[in-house]
Amino acid sequence: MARPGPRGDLSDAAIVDAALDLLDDRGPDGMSLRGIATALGVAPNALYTYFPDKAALLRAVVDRLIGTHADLDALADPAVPVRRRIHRLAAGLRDGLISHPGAAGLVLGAPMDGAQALLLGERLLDALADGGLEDDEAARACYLIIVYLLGFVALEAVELDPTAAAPPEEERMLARRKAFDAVPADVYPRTARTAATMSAYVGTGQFTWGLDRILDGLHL
Amino acid sequence: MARPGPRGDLSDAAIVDAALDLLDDRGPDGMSLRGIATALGVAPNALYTYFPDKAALLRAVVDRLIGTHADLDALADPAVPVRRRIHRLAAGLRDGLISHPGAAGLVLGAPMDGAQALLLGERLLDALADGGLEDDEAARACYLIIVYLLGFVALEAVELDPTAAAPPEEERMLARRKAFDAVPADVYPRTARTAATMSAYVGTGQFTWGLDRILDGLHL
DNA sequence: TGTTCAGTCTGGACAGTGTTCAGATTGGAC
DNA sequence: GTCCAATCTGAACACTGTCCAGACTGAACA
Repeated sequence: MARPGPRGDLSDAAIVDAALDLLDDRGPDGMSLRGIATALGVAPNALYTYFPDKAALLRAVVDRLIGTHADLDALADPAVPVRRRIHRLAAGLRDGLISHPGAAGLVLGAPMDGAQALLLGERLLDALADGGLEDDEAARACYLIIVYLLGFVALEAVELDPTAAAPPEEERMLARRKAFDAVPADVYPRTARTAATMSAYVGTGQFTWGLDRILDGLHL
Repeated sequence: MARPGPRGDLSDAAIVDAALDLLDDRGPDGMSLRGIATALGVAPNALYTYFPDKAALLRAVVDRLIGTHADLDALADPAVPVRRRIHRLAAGLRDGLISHPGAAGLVLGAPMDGAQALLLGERLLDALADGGLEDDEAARACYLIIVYLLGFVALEAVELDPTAAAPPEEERMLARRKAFDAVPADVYPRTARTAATMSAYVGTGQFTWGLDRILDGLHL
């Protein structure tokens, strides 16, 4: 359609923008290079000027998500106890990632080595130092928290429709409840008995509880 | 090539076998329906007799992996303290999943609702009850442990070549170390300072340490 | 024994994917 | 004013998951 040659309005950021839009309303499978390209009014292979392959683009998307939804300021606020700061960061990141259901699965598919991810790590280390942890312990604790956070979100997002906004928690728990009521109580008695609790796995309550246990273990 | 009609030697299990083989030496991208089919000497669409779509096949693969590598007997051994039982289960599962580097990413892409996954949950609940936790707390703790375990493995596997066996830990840490030495110390001072610790993120030490913190938080 | 029928598998196709290559076009540097 | 690196296009390649119509089979039933 258009003629070749530089257009000017294309960039890494613009491509990531388009990818995120597409991800939200067509899901991860809909986020194809061709889809992104047409959304930008450009030929598919034009994207290869900015990213060497699709995996690199995905890493950029992930890093964008982390940068957008990690509230580093709240994490650094010295007026707030460290434990609560971490809770805020985690809650914000979880909400943000879950709001892009299709993206949550991607986050654990790319290494945490983007600029935003490194920045998050650095600030989290700051906060953990504020909490009295030595360098080494802080580093290990940092990773522990990240693993829990991303793991929780990923496992939560598996049950979500990637093409639609996440339904409210109650609804999601109800759906899980129905699924658990189908497991045979004679084979899995404990699972059946605690079905109510397990239905709440996908929820703020369980997320907060787990994080609290971890912070307990870290003496924070 | 062959004529249509039942052949007899095809089954859910045989398909999962072939898929796992292909996964191990060609990676997740190489695990295509066509690849699996030709490995089985069968037309690609024959698989649709056993699985409604590829996602279902993947779920079966994941459940197989969990069933294969979760040492439920060790988890139930009453002669061993609960804390150590959980450590054994976790270590075994991690080793097993990491030994299929391409598979680790899949595990967090499917819900933990397969037969083997449910069984693992049930036995883990048993162990947690042995450890003195009430039903509700045990259920929440169970999920916390699973999230940590799968999250850790997934994040660890991201840095592995899916088509090759995982190299020894030292080698992996060395590779990470080199990557961390490249981050600018003026922008990320804490990250640079603790690069040695962070290089060890992908390792048994960090895994065990994190699990210990969690079990501490659970008073186990 | 013959027929029916559900279950199995094939050939062939469809729309779509990531990626590559040669070539057209452009803007800025010398 | 000319060169050159960067940008973008058109067309193609090999491949993917999936679907349909139809060929074949074995066991159940008459």
